[in-house]
Amino acid sequence: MSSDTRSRILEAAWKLLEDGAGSEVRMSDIAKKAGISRQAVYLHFPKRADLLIAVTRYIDEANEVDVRLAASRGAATGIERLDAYIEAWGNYIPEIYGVGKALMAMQETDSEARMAWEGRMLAVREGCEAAVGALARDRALSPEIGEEKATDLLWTLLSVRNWEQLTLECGWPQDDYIGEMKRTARRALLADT
Amino acid sequence: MSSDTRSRILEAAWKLLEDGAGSEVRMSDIAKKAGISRQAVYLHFPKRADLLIAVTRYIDEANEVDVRLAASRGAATGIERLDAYIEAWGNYIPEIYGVGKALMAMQETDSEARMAWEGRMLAVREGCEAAVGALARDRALSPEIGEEKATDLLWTLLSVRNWEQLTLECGWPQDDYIGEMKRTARRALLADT
DNA sequence: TTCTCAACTTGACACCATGTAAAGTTGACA
DNA sequence: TGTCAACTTTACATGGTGTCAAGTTGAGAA
Repeated sequence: MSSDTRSRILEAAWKLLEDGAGSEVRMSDIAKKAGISRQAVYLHFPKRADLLIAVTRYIDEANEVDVRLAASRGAATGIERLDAYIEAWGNYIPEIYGVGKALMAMQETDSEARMAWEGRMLAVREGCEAAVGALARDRALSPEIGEEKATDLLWTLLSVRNWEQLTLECGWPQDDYIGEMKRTARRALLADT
Repeated sequence: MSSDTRSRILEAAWKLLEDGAGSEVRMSDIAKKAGISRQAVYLHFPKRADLLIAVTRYIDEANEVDVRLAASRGAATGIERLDAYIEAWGNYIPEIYGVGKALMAMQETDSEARMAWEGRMLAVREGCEAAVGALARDRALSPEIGEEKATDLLWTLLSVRNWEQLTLECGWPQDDYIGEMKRTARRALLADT
């Protein structure tokens, strides 16, 4: 159970999920890439879902997610906070997209995978909630929409699927995506000035 | 090959997909529900994807999709057209959601399924394009956003996944969904008045 | 030096859904 | 009476996940 092998598996899975986002990544592919037998992978990760979940955590650590998101918490105004959050999360999506897609694909069959992914998405929702809360404190939130609905809407707008559609399917450059999400979120959530 | 049996299969698949949207619907489930053997299903639909695609068409016919969407084409102003389209498509999503989900789940593995679903979604995009075009003709479109980007954005906003998240996950009633989509689309696309 | 144990390998197999194949049944119609 | 199309039954290939059990190997302890 060398932790060296463990991280080789995680690295291998990460890379395969990253560039082969379209094709299915099998346990045997990961084993081959890591240079070990398929069974050895199961010694470290009993189920495929366990491995995928571990990969998300591994990526989180490599990217210092908490540091990234801390920036938005330090914003002065609600609008700045909204922008900072969209930038932080929106630029993080490409990092976890590969694993995310694999994990989303397992959601119907594997309840562990579903709960893990839902948990992560719930954390994103909390970020949205905080940004909306900051807007509300500034009295910048549109009176037409409650905080709860505003949170749901922002959360949906910033979903991984939407990122996928706009960048990968529609071909928007990442910068356009970020800019347009900021603009749309402001338009959708802020009161007329 | 009685067309009676064929429609029994389609009906069975439809119902199972409709209420058992969460659980997997297998060929054997459909056969059992239709009261025939699993093999008989394959006599009518060689692949699972074929059956699912046929179900979408079957639902389309039962709901007279073309009639529904015709309403939006008759709208006087661009804004009315936008509203009408959101209402027509947004209220149709719940009808095809079950099959859609099953078809989406097959996208990675089955290229036929992917093309079929992509084709349908492209038709939705065309509807968005037409609505955006009508706004542009009225000079109502925000100058900050081009027609192409506006179309992409509206299309993404009205995705089945977004409907799923807002209604099923967030618990919004269907009417709230429609209302909020109209409001958000206006805010995101229209010039300030 | 030898023993032992953990980490890994090898090979086999159960499971489950899709899809293929082939032989048998049945009822309507010529 | 005979034929044919629609359907049934049974069996089996495929492909990936996950389990099981018996070997191998190398490093550290006795």
